[in-house]
Amino acid sequence: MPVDPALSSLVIDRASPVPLYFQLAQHLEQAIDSGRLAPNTMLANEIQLADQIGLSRPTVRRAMQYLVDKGLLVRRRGVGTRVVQPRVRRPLELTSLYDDLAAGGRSPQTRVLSNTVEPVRPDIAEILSLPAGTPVVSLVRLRSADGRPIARLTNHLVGNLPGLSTPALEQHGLYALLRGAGVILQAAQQSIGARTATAAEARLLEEAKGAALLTMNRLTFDERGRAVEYGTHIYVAARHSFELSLLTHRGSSRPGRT
Amino acid sequence: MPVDPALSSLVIDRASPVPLYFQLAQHLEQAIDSGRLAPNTMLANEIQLADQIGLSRPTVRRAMQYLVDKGLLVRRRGVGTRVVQPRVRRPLELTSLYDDLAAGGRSPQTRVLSNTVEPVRPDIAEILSLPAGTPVVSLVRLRSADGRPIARLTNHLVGNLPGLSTPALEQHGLYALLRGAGVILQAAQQSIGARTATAAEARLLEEAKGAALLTMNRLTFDERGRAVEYGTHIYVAARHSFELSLLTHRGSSRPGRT
DNA sequence: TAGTGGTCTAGACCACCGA
DNA sequence: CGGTGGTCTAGACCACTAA
Repeated sequence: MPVDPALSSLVIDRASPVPLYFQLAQHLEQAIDSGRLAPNTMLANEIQLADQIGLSRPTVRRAMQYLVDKGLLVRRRGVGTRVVQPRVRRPLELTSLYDDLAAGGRSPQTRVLSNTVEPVRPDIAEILSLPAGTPVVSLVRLRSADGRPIARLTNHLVGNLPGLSTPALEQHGLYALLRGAGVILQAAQQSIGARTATAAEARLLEEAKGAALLTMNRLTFDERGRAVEYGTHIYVAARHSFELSLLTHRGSSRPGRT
Repeated sequence: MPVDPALSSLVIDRASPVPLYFQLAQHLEQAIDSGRLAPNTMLANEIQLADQIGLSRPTVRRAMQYLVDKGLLVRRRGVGTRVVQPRVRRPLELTSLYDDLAAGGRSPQTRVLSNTVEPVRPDIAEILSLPAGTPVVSLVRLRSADGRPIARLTNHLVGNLPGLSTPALEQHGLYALLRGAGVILQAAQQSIGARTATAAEARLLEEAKGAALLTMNRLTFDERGRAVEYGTHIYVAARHSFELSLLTHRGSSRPGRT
Protein backbone atom coordinates (compact mmCIF):
# COMPACT_ATOMS: atom_id res chain seq x y z
CA MET A 1 0.00 0.00 0.00
CA PRO A 2 2.08 2.92 -1.20
CA VAL A 3 1.55 6.15 0.66
CA ASP A 4 0.65 8.55 -2.09
CA PRO A 5 3.66 10.80 -2.43
CA ALA A 6 1.32 13.48 -3.66
CA LEU A 7 -0.07 13.65 -0.17
CA SER A 8 3.21 13.93 1.62
CA SER A 9 3.16 17.69 1.52
CA LEU A 10 -0.48 17.99 2.47
CA VAL A 11 -1.27 19.96 5.56
CA ILE A 12 -4.87 20.63 6.41
CA ASP A 13 -5.42 23.99 8.03
CA ARG A 14 -8.32 23.58 10.41
CA ALA A 15 -8.31 27.26 11.27
CA SER A 16 -8.85 28.28 7.68
CA PRO A 17 -12.30 29.33 6.53
CA VAL A 18 -11.80 27.09 3.51
CA PRO A 19 -13.69 23.83 4.12
CA LEU A 20 -11.49 20.85 4.85
CA TYR A 21 -12.91 18.78 2.00
CA PHE A 22 -12.16 21.63 -0.36
CA GLN A 23 -8.59 21.97 0.84
CA LEU A 24 -8.10 18.28 0.13
CA ALA A 25 -9.81 18.49 -3.24
CA GLN A 26 -7.66 21.39 -4.35
CA HIS A 27 -4.54 19.64 -3.23
CA LEU A 28 -5.45 16.54 -5.20
CA GLU A 29 -6.43 18.57 -8.22
CA GLN A 30 -3.14 20.36 -8.20
CA ALA A 31 -1.29 17.07 -7.84
CA ILE A 32 -3.13 15.72 -10.87
CA ASP A 33 -2.59 18.85 -12.93
CA SER A 34 1.10 18.93 -12.13
CA GLY A 35 1.52 15.26 -12.96
CA ARG A 36 2.55 14.20 -9.45
CA LEU A 37 -0.53 12.03 -9.57
CA ALA A 38 -0.22 10.37 -12.95
CA PRO A 39 -3.22 9.25 -14.99
CA ASN A 40 -4.42 5.77 -14.13
CA THR A 41 -2.85 5.96 -10.69
CA MET A 42 -4.83 4.08 -8.09
CA LEU A 43 -5.50 6.10 -4.97
CA ALA A 44 -5.42 4.59 -1.51
CA ASN A 45 -8.83 3.63 -0.24
CA GLU A 46 -10.98 6.05 1.70
CA ILE A 47 -10.24 4.69 5.13
CA GLN A 48 -6.49 4.79 4.68
CA LEU A 49 -6.63 8.19 3.08
CA ALA A 50 -8.75 9.58 5.88
CA ASP A 51 -6.33 8.08 8.36
CA GLN A 52 -3.22 9.48 6.68
CA ILE A 53 -4.63 12.96 6.33
CA GLY A 54 -6.36 13.07 9.66
CA LEU A 55 -9.86 13.62 8.33
CA SER A 56 -13.00 11.57 8.69
CA ARG A 57 -14.12 9.30 5.92
CA PRO A 58 -17.19 11.40 4.96
CA THR A 59 -14.97 14.43 4.50
CA VAL A 60 -12.55 12.53 2.32
CA ARG A 61 -15.47 11.14 0.34
CA ARG A 62 -16.81 14.60 -0.24
CA ALA A 63 -13.51 15.79 -1.67
CA MET A 64 -13.32 12.77 -3.95
CA GLN A 65 -16.92 13.13 -5.08
CA TYR A 66 -16.17 16.72 -5.98
CA LEU A 67 -13.32 15.59 -8.20
CA VAL A 68 -15.43 12.82 -9.70
CA ASP A 69 -18.03 15.43 -10.62
CA LYS A 70 -15.27 17.47 -12.13
CA GLY A 71 -14.15 14.52 -14.21
CA LEU A 72 -10.72 14.05 -12.65
CA LEU A 73 -11.38 10.81 -10.79
CA VAL A 74 -13.28 7.65 -11.54
CA ARG A 75 -14.54 5.41 -8.76
CA ARG A 76 -15.79 1.84 -8.95
CA ARG A 77 -17.29 -0.03 -6.10
CA GLY A 78 -15.26 -3.04 -5.10
CA VAL A 79 -12.30 -1.75 -7.07
CA GLY A 80 -11.10 1.66 -6.05
CA THR A 81 -10.46 5.18 -7.21
CA ARG A 82 -8.29 6.03 -10.19
CA VAL A 83 -7.04 9.21 -11.78
CA VAL A 84 -8.73 9.63 -15.11
CA GLN A 85 -6.94 9.89 -18.42
CA PRO A 86 -5.90 13.47 -18.95
CA ARG A 87 -7.85 15.36 -21.56
CA VAL A 88 -7.93 18.96 -22.43
CA ARG A 89 -9.25 20.51 -19.27
CA ARG A 90 -12.18 22.69 -20.14
CA PRO A 91 -14.73 22.88 -17.32
CA LEU A 92 -16.63 25.68 -18.97
CA GLU A 93 -19.87 26.13 -17.13
CA LEU A 94 -20.73 29.78 -17.00
CA THR A 95 -17.82 31.29 -18.76
CA SER A 96 -17.01 34.59 -20.29
CA LEU A 97 -15.21 34.94 -23.54
CA TYR A 98 -12.94 37.51 -21.97
CA ASP A 99 -11.87 35.15 -19.20
CA ASP A 100 -11.36 32.30 -21.63
CA LEU A 101 -9.09 34.37 -23.80
CA ALA A 102 -7.18 35.80 -20.87
CA ALA A 103 -6.69 32.32 -19.43
CA GLY A 104 -5.29 31.25 -22.77
CA GLY A 105 -2.78 34.05 -22.69
CA ARG A 106 -4.31 35.72 -25.72
CA SER A 107 -4.48 39.30 -24.41
CA PRO A 108 -8.09 40.16 -25.21
CA GLN A 109 -9.12 43.68 -26.09
CA THR A 110 -12.54 45.25 -25.95
CA ARG A 111 -13.94 48.24 -27.79
CA VAL A 112 -17.32 49.53 -26.66
CA LEU A 113 -19.34 50.42 -29.73
CA SER A 114 -22.45 51.43 -27.84
CA ASN A 115 -23.48 51.79 -24.18
CA THR A 116 -26.95 53.20 -23.57
CA VAL A 117 -29.87 53.07 -21.15
CA GLU A 118 -33.17 52.94 -23.00
CA PRO A 119 -36.66 51.52 -22.68
CA VAL A 120 -36.47 47.84 -23.44
CA ARG A 121 -37.35 46.61 -26.90
CA PRO A 122 -40.54 44.51 -26.90
CA ASP A 123 -38.83 41.29 -28.01
CA ILE A 124 -36.18 41.65 -25.30
CA ALA A 125 -38.81 42.52 -22.70
CA GLU A 126 -40.53 39.22 -23.31
CA ILE A 127 -37.31 37.26 -23.04
CA LEU A 128 -36.30 39.00 -19.81
CA SER A 129 -39.84 38.87 -18.38
CA LEU A 130 -39.93 42.65 -17.96
CA PRO A 131 -42.86 45.07 -18.21
CA ALA A 132 -42.88 46.98 -21.49
CA GLY A 133 -40.84 50.13 -21.40
CA THR A 134 -38.60 49.17 -18.46
CA PRO A 135 -35.22 50.83 -18.88
CA VAL A 136 -32.37 48.44 -19.59
CA VAL A 137 -28.69 48.84 -20.30
CA SER A 138 -27.85 47.98 -23.90
CA LEU A 139 -24.27 47.21 -24.78
CA VAL A 140 -22.47 46.46 -27.99
CA ARG A 141 -18.82 45.48 -27.74
CA LEU A 142 -16.20 44.35 -30.20
CA ARG A 143 -13.88 41.73 -28.73
CA SER A 144 -10.46 41.19 -30.28
CA ALA A 145 -7.47 39.04 -29.52
CA ASP A 146 -3.98 39.28 -30.90
CA GLY A 147 -5.06 42.35 -32.83
CA ARG A 148 -7.84 40.65 -34.77
CA PRO A 149 -11.60 40.90 -34.14
CA ILE A 150 -13.16 37.76 -32.74
CA ALA A 151 -16.69 38.65 -31.79
CA ARG A 152 -19.38 41.27 -31.62
CA LEU A 153 -21.15 41.04 -28.25
CA THR A 154 -24.60 42.54 -27.74
CA ASN A 155 -26.08 42.54 -24.23
CA HIS A 156 -29.22 43.75 -22.51
CA LEU A 157 -29.02 44.07 -18.73
CA VAL A 158 -31.79 44.32 -16.17
CA GLY A 159 -31.70 46.78 -13.30
CA ASN A 160 -29.67 49.73 -12.21
CA LEU A 161 -26.15 48.50 -12.48
CA PRO A 162 -23.37 50.78 -11.35
CA GLY A 163 -19.87 50.29 -12.60
CA LEU A 164 -20.71 49.54 -16.20
CA SER A 165 -18.86 52.54 -17.52
CA THR A 166 -17.29 52.33 -20.93
CA PRO A 167 -13.73 52.49 -19.55
CA ALA A 168 -14.48 49.69 -17.09
CA LEU A 169 -15.97 47.59 -19.86
CA GLU A 170 -12.84 48.01 -21.92
CA GLN A 171 -10.71 46.75 -19.04
CA HIS A 172 -12.73 43.82 -17.71
CA GLY A 173 -15.15 41.14 -18.79
CA LEU A 174 -18.83 41.91 -18.29
CA TYR A 175 -19.38 38.99 -15.93
CA ALA A 176 -16.49 40.08 -13.74
CA LEU A 177 -18.05 43.55 -13.46
CA LEU A 178 -21.43 42.06 -12.61
CA ARG A 179 -19.91 39.93 -9.89
CA GLY A 180 -18.16 43.01 -8.59
CA ALA A 181 -21.52 44.76 -8.44
CA GLY A 182 -22.84 41.97 -6.23
CA VAL A 183 -24.77 40.13 -8.91
CA ILE A 184 -24.58 36.37 -8.43
CA LEU A 185 -24.85 34.46 -11.68
CA GLN A 186 -26.42 31.10 -11.05
CA ALA A 187 -27.64 29.57 -14.29
CA ALA A 188 -27.94 30.26 -17.98
CA GLN A 189 -29.61 29.02 -21.11
CA GLN A 190 -27.68 29.17 -24.31
CA SER A 191 -28.44 28.53 -27.93
CA ILE A 192 -25.58 28.07 -30.35
CA GLY A 193 -26.11 28.34 -34.08
CA ALA A 194 -24.43 29.53 -37.23
CA ARG A 195 -25.05 31.75 -40.21
CA THR A 196 -23.10 33.72 -42.79
CA ALA A 197 -21.93 37.27 -42.29
CA THR A 198 -23.71 40.26 -43.74
CA ALA A 199 -21.61 42.90 -45.47
CA ALA A 200 -21.65 45.17 -42.41
CA GLU A 201 -20.74 42.35 -40.03
CA ALA A 202 -17.96 41.21 -42.32
CA ARG A 203 -16.54 44.71 -42.41
CA LEU A 204 -16.63 45.04 -38.62
CA LEU A 205 -15.04 41.64 -38.06
CA GLU A 206 -12.50 41.98 -40.87
CA GLU A 207 -13.84 38.96 -42.70
CA ALA A 208 -15.24 38.36 -46.14
CA LYS A 209 -18.94 38.75 -46.79
CA GLY A 210 -20.53 35.33 -46.47
CA ALA A 211 -17.93 34.11 -43.99
CA ALA A 212 -19.18 31.59 -41.43
CA LEU A 213 -20.24 33.04 -38.08
CA LEU A 214 -21.06 31.25 -34.85
CA THR A 215 -24.06 32.75 -33.09
CA MET A 216 -24.71 32.43 -29.38
CA ASN A 217 -27.71 33.68 -27.46
CA ARG A 218 -27.52 33.49 -23.70
CA LEU A 219 -30.10 34.20 -21.04
CA THR A 220 -28.57 34.43 -17.58
CA PHE A 221 -30.29 34.07 -14.20
CA ASP A 222 -29.24 35.10 -10.72
CA GLU A 223 -29.38 32.97 -7.59
CA ARG A 224 -33.08 33.71 -7.12
CA GLY A 225 -33.92 32.57 -10.61
CA ARG A 226 -34.57 36.06 -11.99
CA ALA A 227 -33.46 36.86 -15.52
CA VAL A 228 -30.51 39.22 -15.33
CA GLU A 229 -29.02 39.51 -18.77
CA TYR A 230 -29.66 38.55 -22.36
CA GLY A 231 -26.93 38.52 -24.95
CA THR A 232 -26.86 37.90 -28.69
CA HIS A 233 -23.34 37.39 -29.91
CA ILE A 234 -21.60 36.59 -33.16
CA TYR A 235 -18.15 35.02 -33.43
CA VAL A 236 -15.79 34.65 -36.33
CA ALA A 237 -15.92 30.89 -36.84
CA ALA A 238 -12.42 30.81 -38.25
CA ARG A 239 -11.07 32.10 -34.96
CA HIS A 240 -13.37 30.72 -32.27
CA SER A 241 -15.20 27.58 -31.22
CA PHE A 242 -17.05 26.44 -28.10
CA GLU A 243 -15.55 23.71 -25.96
CA LEU A 244 -17.82 21.72 -23.66
CA SER A 245 -17.13 19.00 -21.12
CA LEU A 246 -20.16 16.94 -20.33
CA LEU A 247 -20.75 14.48 -17.53
CA THR A 248 -23.55 12.04 -17.14
CA HIS A 249 -25.53 13.29 -14.24
CA ARG A 250 -24.88 11.35 -11.08
CA GLY A 251 -27.93 9.44 -10.03
CA SER A 252 -30.76 8.60 -12.30
CA SER A 253 -30.25 10.30 -15.56
CA ARG A 254 -29.59 8.04 -18.43
CA PRO A 255 -26.35 8.16 -20.32
CA GLY A 256 -26.76 10.05 -23.52
CA ARG A 257 -27.12 8.97 -27.05
CA THR A 258 -26.65 10.40 -30.49
CA MET B 1 -44.52 26.12 9.76
CA PRO B 2 -46.85 24.45 7.31
CA VAL B 3 -46.38 20.77 6.81
CA ASP B 4 -45.66 20.51 3.13
CA PRO B 5 -48.72 18.91 1.61
CA ALA B 6 -46.47 17.58 -1.10
CA LEU B 7 -44.97 15.28 1.48
CA SER B 8 -48.21 13.93 2.82
CA SER B 9 -48.20 11.03 0.43
CA LEU B 10 -44.53 10.26 0.83
CA VAL B 11 -43.64 6.81 1.98
CA ILE B 12 -40.02 5.80 2.10
CA ASP B 13 -39.45 2.16 1.26
CA ARG B 14 -36.45 1.07 3.25
CA ALA B 15 -36.47 -2.35 1.66
CA SER B 16 -36.09 -0.92 -1.82
CA PRO B 17 -32.70 -0.98 -3.49
CA VAL B 18 -33.30 2.64 -4.46
CA PRO B 19 -31.33 4.86 -2.06
CA LEU B 20 -33.46 6.68 0.46
CA TYR B 21 -32.12 10.09 -0.52
CA PHE B 22 -33.03 9.35 -4.11
CA GLN B 23 -36.56 8.27 -3.24
CA LEU B 24 -37.02 11.59 -1.49
CA ALA B 25 -35.45 13.56 -4.32
CA GLN B 26 -37.67 11.93 -6.91
CA HIS B 27 -40.73 12.57 -4.81
CA LEU B 28 -39.86 16.24 -4.47
CA GLU B 29 -39.01 16.53 -8.13
CA GLN B 30 -42.34 15.07 -9.12
CA ALA B 31 -44.12 17.41 -6.73
CA ILE B 32 -42.37 20.36 -8.34
CA ASP B 33 -43.02 19.20 -11.87
CA SER B 34 -46.68 18.58 -11.16
CA GLY B 35 -47.09 21.96 -9.52
CA ARG B 36 -47.97 20.63 -6.08
CA LEU B 37 -44.87 22.45 -4.93
CA ALA B 38 -45.27 25.82 -6.58
CA PRO B 39 -42.33 28.00 -7.57
CA ASN B 40 -41.07 30.22 -4.77
CA THR B 41 -42.52 27.90 -2.15
CA MET B 42 -40.42 27.75 1.00
CA LEU B 43 -39.65 24.25 2.18
CA ALA B 44 -39.55 23.29 5.82
CA ASN B 45 -36.07 23.29 7.27
CA GLU B 46 -33.88 20.24 7.20
CA ILE B 47 -34.46 19.14 10.77
CA GLN B 48 -38.22 19.30 10.51
CA LEU B 49 -38.18 17.63 7.14
CA ALA B 50 -35.98 14.83 8.38
CA ASP B 51 -38.27 14.42 11.35
CA GLN B 52 -41.47 14.33 9.31
CA ILE B 53 -40.14 11.84 6.82
CA GLY B 54 -38.26 9.72 9.25
CA LEU B 55 -34.83 10.15 7.74
CA SER B 56 -31.65 11.58 9.16
CA ARG B 57 -30.60 15.10 8.36
CA PRO B 58 -27.64 14.10 6.16
CA THR B 59 -29.90 11.96 4.04
CA VAL B 60 -32.40 14.78 3.61
CA ARG B 61 -29.54 17.14 2.81
CA ARG B 62 -28.28 14.82 0.14
CA ALA B 63 -31.65 14.73 -1.57
CA MET B 64 -31.88 18.51 -1.48
CA GLN B 65 -28.35 18.98 -2.75
CA TYR B 66 -29.18 16.71 -5.64
CA LEU B 67 -32.12 18.93 -6.55
CA VAL B 68 -30.02 22.07 -6.11
CA ASP B 69 -27.51 20.62 -8.56
CA LYS B 70 -30.36 19.92 -10.90
CA GLY B 71 -31.51 23.51 -10.65
CA LEU B 72 -34.85 22.86 -8.98
CA LEU B 73 -34.09 24.25 -5.53
CA VAL B 74 -32.17 27.22 -4.22
CA ARG B 75 -30.76 27.30 -0.71
CA ARG B 76 -29.50 30.24 1.28
CA ARG B 77 -27.83 29.96 4.61
CA GLY B 78 -29.76 31.64 7.36
CA VAL B 79 -32.83 31.83 5.16
CA GLY B 80 -34.03 28.50 3.88
CA THR B 81 -34.78 26.45 0.81
CA ARG B 82 -37.08 27.59 -1.96
CA VAL B 83 -38.43 26.09 -5.14
CA VAL B 84 -36.86 27.87 -8.06
CA GLN B 85 -38.68 29.73 -10.81
CA PRO B 86 -39.76 27.29 -13.48
CA ARG B 87 -37.65 27.32 -16.58
CA VAL B 88 -37.62 25.28 -19.68
CA ARG B 89 -36.43 21.96 -18.40
CA ARG B 90 -33.52 21.03 -20.60
CA PRO B 91 -31.03 18.94 -18.65
CA LEU B 92 -29.11 18.16 -21.77
CA GLU B 93 -25.90 16.57 -20.72
CA LEU B 94 -25.10 13.98 -23.29
CA THR B 95 -27.76 14.48 -25.86
CA SER B 96 -28.69 12.77 -29.02
CA LEU B 97 -29.82 14.51 -32.13
CA TYR B 98 -32.08 11.57 -32.86
CA ASP B 99 -33.79 11.71 -29.48
CA ASP B 100 -34.06 15.48 -29.58
CA LEU B 101 -35.82 15.32 -32.91
CA ALA B 102 -38.06 12.47 -31.84
CA ALA B 103 -38.99 14.29 -28.65
CA GLY B 104 -39.91 17.30 -30.76
CA GLY B 105 -42.23 15.16 -32.83
CA ARG B 106 -40.15 15.67 -35.94
CA SER B 107 -39.95 12.05 -37.13
CA PRO B 108 -36.21 11.69 -37.71
CA GLN B 109 -34.89 9.46 -40.46
CA THR B 110 -31.45 7.99 -40.89
CA ARG B 111 -29.69 6.81 -44.02
CA VAL B 112 -26.43 4.92 -43.57
CA LEU B 113 -23.99 6.11 -46.22
CA SER B 114 -21.10 3.97 -45.05
CA ASN B 115 -20.53 1.29 -42.39
CA THR B 116 -17.10 -0.35 -42.41
CA VAL B 117 -14.50 -1.92 -40.15
CA GLU B 118 -11.02 -0.78 -41.07
CA PRO B 119 -7.64 -0.04 -39.49
CA VAL B 120 -7.92 3.27 -37.72
CA ARG B 121 -6.67 6.41 -39.45
CA PRO B 122 -3.60 7.89 -37.72
CA ASP B 123 -5.31 11.12 -36.69
CA ILE B 124 -8.25 9.23 -35.20
CA ALA B 125 -5.92 6.77 -33.48
CA GLU B 126 -4.29 9.60 -31.60
CA ILE B 127 -7.59 11.09 -30.53
CA LEU B 128 -8.89 7.73 -29.32
CA SER B 129 -5.55 6.76 -27.74
CA LEU B 130 -5.36 3.58 -29.83
CA PRO B 131 -2.32 1.76 -31.22
CA ALA B 132 -1.83 2.40 -34.91
CA GLY B 133 -3.73 0.03 -37.12
CA THR B 134 -6.33 -1.04 -34.55
CA PRO B 135 -9.56 -1.89 -36.34
CA VAL B 136 -12.41 0.52 -35.68
CA VAL B 137 -15.96 0.83 -36.93
CA SER B 138 -16.40 3.85 -39.18
CA LEU B 139 -19.89 5.15 -39.79
CA VAL B 140 -21.30 7.88 -41.96
CA ARG B 141 -24.99 8.64 -41.59
CA LEU B 142 -27.32 11.21 -43.09
CA ARG B 143 -29.92 12.39 -40.61
CA SER B 144 -33.11 13.99 -41.90
CA ALA B 145 -36.30 15.32 -40.38
CA ASP B 146 -39.55 16.14 -42.10
CA GLY B 147 -38.04 14.94 -45.34
CA ARG B 148 -35.12 17.37 -45.35
CA PRO B 149 -31.49 16.62 -44.50
CA ILE B 150 -30.29 18.07 -41.22
CA ALA B 151 -26.89 16.59 -40.58
CA ARG B 152 -24.13 14.33 -41.78
CA LEU B 153 -22.82 12.27 -38.84
CA THR B 154 -19.41 10.63 -39.00
CA ASN B 155 -18.38 8.30 -36.16
CA HIS B 156 -15.40 6.13 -35.26
CA LEU B 157 -16.04 3.46 -32.63
CA VAL B 158 -13.57 1.51 -30.55
CA GLY B 159 -13.90 -2.21 -29.97
CA ASN B 160 -15.91 -5.09 -31.26
CA LEU B 161 -19.42 -3.83 -31.13
CA PRO B 162 -22.23 -6.17 -32.08
CA GLY B 163 -25.59 -4.84 -33.12
CA LEU B 164 -24.36 -1.99 -35.27
CA SER B 165 -25.92 -3.34 -38.41
CA THR B 166 -27.05 -0.92 -41.05
CA PRO B 167 -30.74 -1.75 -40.55
CA ALA B 168 -30.42 -1.21 -36.80
CA LEU B 169 -28.69 2.11 -37.35
CA GLU B 170 -31.51 3.26 -39.57
CA GLN B 171 -34.03 2.48 -36.84
CA HIS B 172 -32.33 3.76 -33.69
CA GLY B 173 -29.90 6.37 -32.48
CA LEU B 174 -26.29 5.27 -32.16
CA TYR B 175 -26.12 5.88 -28.44
CA ALA B 176 -29.22 3.79 -27.85
CA LEU B 177 -27.57 0.90 -29.70
CA LEU B 178 -24.39 1.32 -27.70
CA ARG B 179 -26.33 1.24 -24.48
CA GLY B 180 -28.05 -1.87 -25.67
CA ALA B 181 -24.64 -3.42 -26.27
CA GLY B 182 -23.73 -2.78 -22.64
CA VAL B 183 -21.56 0.27 -23.23
CA ILE B 184 -21.90 2.81 -20.43
CA LEU B 185 -21.34 6.37 -21.59
CA GLN B 186 -20.01 8.48 -18.79
CA ALA B 187 -18.54 11.70 -20.12
CA ALA B 188 -17.81 13.55 -23.33
CA GLN B 189 -15.91 16.48 -24.68
CA GLN B 190 -17.41 18.51 -27.46
CA SER B 191 -16.24 21.29 -29.66
CA ILE B 192 -18.78 23.34 -31.56
CA GLY B 193 -17.74 25.51 -34.48
CA ALA B 194 -18.93 26.69 -37.84
CA ARG B 195 -17.82 26.86 -41.46
CA THR B 196 -19.30 27.08 -44.91
CA ALA B 197 -20.36 24.10 -46.96
CA THR B 198 -18.25 22.64 -49.74
CA ALA B 199 -19.97 21.83 -52.99
CA ALA B 200 -20.23 18.12 -52.13
CA GLU B 201 -21.60 18.81 -48.66
CA ALA B 202 -24.10 21.28 -50.03
CA ARG B 203 -25.32 18.71 -52.54
CA LEU B 204 -25.73 16.05 -49.87
CA LEU B 205 -27.54 18.38 -47.47
CA GLU B 206 -29.66 20.05 -50.18
CA GLU B 207 -28.25 23.47 -49.46
CA ALA B 208 -26.42 26.07 -51.51
CA LYS B 209 -22.66 25.98 -51.74
CA GLY B 210 -21.28 28.33 -49.09
CA ALA B 211 -24.24 27.83 -46.77
CA ALA B 212 -23.45 28.06 -43.05
CA LEU B 213 -22.79 24.74 -41.30
CA LEU B 214 -22.49 24.00 -37.61
CA THR B 215 -19.70 21.57 -36.83
CA MET B 216 -19.55 19.42 -33.74
CA ASN B 217 -16.75 17.08 -32.72
CA ARG B 218 -17.40 14.82 -29.78
CA LEU B 219 -15.13 12.44 -27.92
CA THR B 220 -17.04 10.10 -25.63
CA PHE B 221 -15.73 8.11 -22.65
CA ASP B 222 -17.08 5.12 -20.80
CA GLU B 223 -17.35 4.72 -17.06
CA ARG B 224 -13.70 3.72 -16.78
CA GLY B 225 -12.54 6.84 -18.57
CA ARG B 226 -11.60 5.03 -21.80
CA ALA B 227 -12.30 6.73 -25.09
CA VAL B 228 -15.14 4.91 -26.80
CA GLU B 229 -16.22 6.96 -29.75
CA TYR B 230 -15.22 9.99 -31.76
CA GLY B 231 -17.64 11.81 -34.00
CA THR B 232 -17.26 14.69 -36.44
CA HIS B 233 -20.63 16.01 -37.48
CA ILE B 234 -21.94 18.80 -39.66
CA TYR B 235 -25.39 20.35 -39.32
CA VAL B 236 -27.37 22.61 -41.60
CA ALA B 237 -27.33 25.80 -39.55
CA ALA B 238 -30.61 26.96 -41.03
CA ARG B 239 -32.34 23.92 -39.55
CA HIS B 240 -30.49 23.15 -36.34
CA SER B 241 -28.96 24.79 -33.27
CA PHE B 242 -27.60 23.55 -29.95
CA GLU B 243 -29.49 24.34 -26.76
CA LEU B 244 -27.60 24.24 -23.48
CA SER B 245 -28.65 24.73 -19.88
CA LEU B 246 -25.78 25.64 -17.63
CA LEU B 247 -25.49 25.73 -13.88
CA THR B 248 -22.79 27.32 -11.85
CA HIS B 249 -20.78 24.42 -10.58
CA ARG B 250 -21.45 23.54 -7.00
CA GLY B 251 -17.78 23.67 -6.11
CA SER B 252 -17.56 27.30 -7.09
CA SER B 253 -19.45 28.15 -3.94
CA ARG B 254 -16.16 28.17 -2.18
CA PRO B 255 -15.52 30.82 0.42
CA GLY B 256 -13.85 34.00 -0.62
CA ARG B 257 -14.55 36.75 -3.07
CA THR B 258 -14.26 36.53 -6.81
C1' DT C 1 -13.28 -14.49 0.70
C1' DA C 2 -11.30 -9.89 1.50
C1' DG C 3 -11.53 -5.30 0.18
C1' DT C 4 -13.73 -1.56 -2.06
C1' DG C 5 -16.98 2.25 -2.47
C1' DG C 6 -22.27 3.37 -1.48
C1' DT C 7 -25.43 4.50 1.94
C1' DC C 8 -27.14 5.88 6.43
C1' DT C 9 -27.31 7.54 11.23
C1' DA C 10 -27.15 10.76 15.32
C1' DG C 11 -25.03 13.61 17.08
C1' DA C 12 -21.91 18.38 17.06
C1' DC C 13 -20.23 23.16 16.17
C1' DC C 14 -20.13 27.02 13.18
C1' DA C 15 -21.24 31.12 9.87
C1' DC C 16 -24.65 33.60 8.13
C1' DC C 17 -29.21 35.95 7.96
C1' DG C 18 -33.13 38.57 9.41
C1' DA C 19 -35.94 40.66 12.98
C1' DC D 1 -31.22 37.13 19.16
C1' DG D 2 -33.16 32.63 17.12
C1' DG D 3 -33.22 30.00 13.04
C1' DT D 4 -31.12 28.53 8.84
C1' DG D 5 -27.99 25.89 6.06
C1' DG D 6 -22.68 24.46 5.87
C1' DT D 7 -19.42 21.48 7.69
C1' DC D 8 -17.52 17.64 10.30
C1' DT D 9 -17.18 13.34 12.99
C1' DA D 10 -17.18 8.23 14.20
C1' DG D 11 -19.26 4.87 13.93
C1' DA D 12 -22.47 1.12 11.10
C1' DC D 13 -24.26 -2.04 7.48
C1' DC D 14 -24.55 -3.19 2.72
C1' DA D 15 -23.55 -4.30 -2.49
C1' DC D 16 -20.33 -5.01 -5.52
C1' DT D 17 -15.76 -6.73 -7.44
C1' DA D 18 -11.87 -9.52 -7.98
C1' DA D 19 -8.98 -13.32 -6.85
